[in-house]
Amino acid sequence: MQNNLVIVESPAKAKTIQKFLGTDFKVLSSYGHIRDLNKKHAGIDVENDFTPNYEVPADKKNIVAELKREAKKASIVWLASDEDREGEAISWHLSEVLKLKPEQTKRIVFHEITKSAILDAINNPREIDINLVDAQQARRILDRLVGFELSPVLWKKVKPSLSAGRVQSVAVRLIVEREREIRNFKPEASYRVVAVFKVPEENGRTVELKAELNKRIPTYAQAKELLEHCASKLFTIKDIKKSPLKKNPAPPFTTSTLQQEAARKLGFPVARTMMVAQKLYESGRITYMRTDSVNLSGLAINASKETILDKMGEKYLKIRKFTTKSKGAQEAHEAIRPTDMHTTAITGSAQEKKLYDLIWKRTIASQMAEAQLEKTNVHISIDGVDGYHFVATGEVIKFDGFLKVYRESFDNHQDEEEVPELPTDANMLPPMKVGEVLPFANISATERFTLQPPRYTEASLVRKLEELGIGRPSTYAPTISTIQNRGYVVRGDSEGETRVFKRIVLTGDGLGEETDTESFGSNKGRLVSTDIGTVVNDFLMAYFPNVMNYNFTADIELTFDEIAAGNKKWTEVLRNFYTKFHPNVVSVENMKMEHRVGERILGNDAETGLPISVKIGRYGPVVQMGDPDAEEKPRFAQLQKGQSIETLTLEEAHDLFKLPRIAGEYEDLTVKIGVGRFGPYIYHHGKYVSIPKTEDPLKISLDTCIELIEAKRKADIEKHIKSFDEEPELEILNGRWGPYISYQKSNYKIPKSVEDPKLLSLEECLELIKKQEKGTAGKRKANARAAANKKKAKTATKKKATTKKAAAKKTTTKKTAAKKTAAKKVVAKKVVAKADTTKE
DNA sequence: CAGTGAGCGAGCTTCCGCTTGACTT
Repeated sequence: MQNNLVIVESPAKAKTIQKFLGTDFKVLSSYGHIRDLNKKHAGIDVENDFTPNYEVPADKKNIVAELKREAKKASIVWLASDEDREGEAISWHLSEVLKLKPEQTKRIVFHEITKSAILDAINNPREIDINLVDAQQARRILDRLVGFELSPVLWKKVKPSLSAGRVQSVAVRLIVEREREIRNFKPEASYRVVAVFKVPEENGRTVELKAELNKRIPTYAQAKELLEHCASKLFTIKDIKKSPLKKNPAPPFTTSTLQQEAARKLGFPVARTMMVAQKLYESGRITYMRTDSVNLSGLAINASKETILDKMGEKYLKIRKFTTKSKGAQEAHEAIRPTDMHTTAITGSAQEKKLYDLIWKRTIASQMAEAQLEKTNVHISIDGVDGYHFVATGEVIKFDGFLKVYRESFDNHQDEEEVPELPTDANMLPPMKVGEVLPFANISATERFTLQPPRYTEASLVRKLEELGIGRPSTYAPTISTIQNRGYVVRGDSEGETRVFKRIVLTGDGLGEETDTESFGSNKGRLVSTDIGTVVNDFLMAYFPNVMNYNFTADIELTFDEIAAGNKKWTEVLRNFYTKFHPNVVSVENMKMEHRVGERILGNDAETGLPISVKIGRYGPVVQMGDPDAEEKPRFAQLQKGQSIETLTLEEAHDLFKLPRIAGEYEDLTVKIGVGRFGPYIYHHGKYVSIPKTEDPLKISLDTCIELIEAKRKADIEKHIKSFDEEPELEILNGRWGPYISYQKSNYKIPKSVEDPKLLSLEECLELIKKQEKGTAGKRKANARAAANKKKAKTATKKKATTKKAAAKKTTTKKTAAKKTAAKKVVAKKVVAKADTTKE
């Protein structure tokens, strides 16, 4: 019996393939890349032809060890990673690390996970394509060089811990530039004229017909004049034009289009879409969710065909092949589709069901007939008035086709009124004849403002990045997290402003006028650049325009393609880039700057005459009053929410120094108002109370402060459910997620089975704590690794910081083997808290 | 959760793309 080892990238895939291949083959997964550049600058020997120094990261050691063991036992190792640049490199790294001999190694690829495709692949093995591997090495090393040389420049010139990179910096640029466009946008008003006509029907009733004037009217006076004219005019149907209209279904989902549609239709953030999709993939419901291909396998097309014939009939069927048009697509996988089209609904969580349904519909629709519509345009003239006429439009579905199951959504322009995407009954026009004269019910002219450019949502940013060929399906969601974690971009939470608009209405009784209000400029849930993002972007744009160029990635991809084709040497490509890039970095690093990057001098303070400036401080945007060289030290104040370095005025800056201030006394103790890391607060009797957004900390009265203090006290009492005299450190509290136990600074869940937490005894509480401690014990090892991330420890309370830092440090030195990984902020914080309690 | 920030200074931060876990007080 032959001993075969097959290595794929994903464990879920390994499981499926194992079933096809039987016991002669053992199928294992590499879990993606198994090697990466060393974290230190030694990761690349620039002097020596960019020789990369690869190492197996700590969290891959176990997997590599297992693969080594199995490879030793196997007579043939089949490297079956994906058929793209990264996949080829994974195979190469595997063959290097596992020390595979050429005669025992075979490289295979398949595009769909079916028995026949896999057997076919096994029958057609090839060798590793070293040119493709070199293209990947060039990509990897270039990204490292850019990221690890630019970031330190930012630490030095702007603020520590910032980052720059080929993908993220361009993503930030898109958002910064959009925000500037919005800031410079001046809305222009014009009047939109809509008439409601009365169309008589045969039964004697009348039906209303809405029609819009062919042009907008620029001014109020002109709009009024036109309406006055209309009062005495006749309206005649001049023309009725019917034209057929076809609509085609959208192609099957890729990562990017799935993220967009799930955001629009289900309201999912891109990270959630990916999590739910991963679940569906692992349970075998859908194909791989990180793909840029719109291709469907023959199997999927066949199953779709059967389903359509079975459920809807032959006239709904139309087999289609879609081709990718996105830049830089590598198409190592299929489109995202259900593994079995016959399964129309699944069991699982509500989110899983919804996402599956969306994928199923999109896939089936892609193999369905086009929809046939009829569009009607009615031209209604105003007798005796030239240049103006009314237009009524209607759309009727003649044959629904794919619309029977799926309608693609489109981003509505922000602030725009909802436009129905497709015909509804309201779009049906009543029967009419050319030459018919129509009376009107009313004609109105409504003031409308031009709309500012829309801010990006997570999903629309992904679409833009994909369009520019920047980033990959596996990185869209992480990139969006990164730029938010660095503080370059935030999700907006402002409702926007309101404005008044006018409306003139003509009815049978004559001309009337009214005003109304509308809100505009909301940025809720949309991506907004911060001061830090703006300053970093402007800095990079000024000194590293090449890397910031929207075409940088696309251009460099072309040279990677050249490497893959064997026409260029990867070291040459890197040298070409680096000999220009590196000196640029060095010169910017050594550049003497008169002011801090992004600093704005506002002028001199009216009261003190001291100079005032705004800039990025160590903790974010800050105003400074005074000269650091002067005898008297400068004063600092943090900018408030909604203020920005770019727009802050001298007066606003001056006001910021009015805090902290004493508002008065309450219960014989001073009431102080200040502004901290988390916004404005009231300090009284050793306690802090947040000041809500609706109050201005500069103007808030003592009475309001007292109200807030009392409200906080009441909330604190309600928060407290129970405590025990014997154990003052243990409390039952009411939190955001319901009641929980707080004990020695750690929190513990109360299971849902407990009906009334008030009735819990001390023993029961300790029991619950013990149970949960046990559960976390196993995770400590992983946590210790994250503890190496000391920087986050610093953000802990100042008072506790010193002891905590020491504790965290101890953990790291003890477990030196577990080197720091890119631990997430949340994880790191938690670990620090635990380091105190978990002494081993 | 909280009021910091130009005396010293060591050592830290950081990239993009492959993959999955562990995690919600």
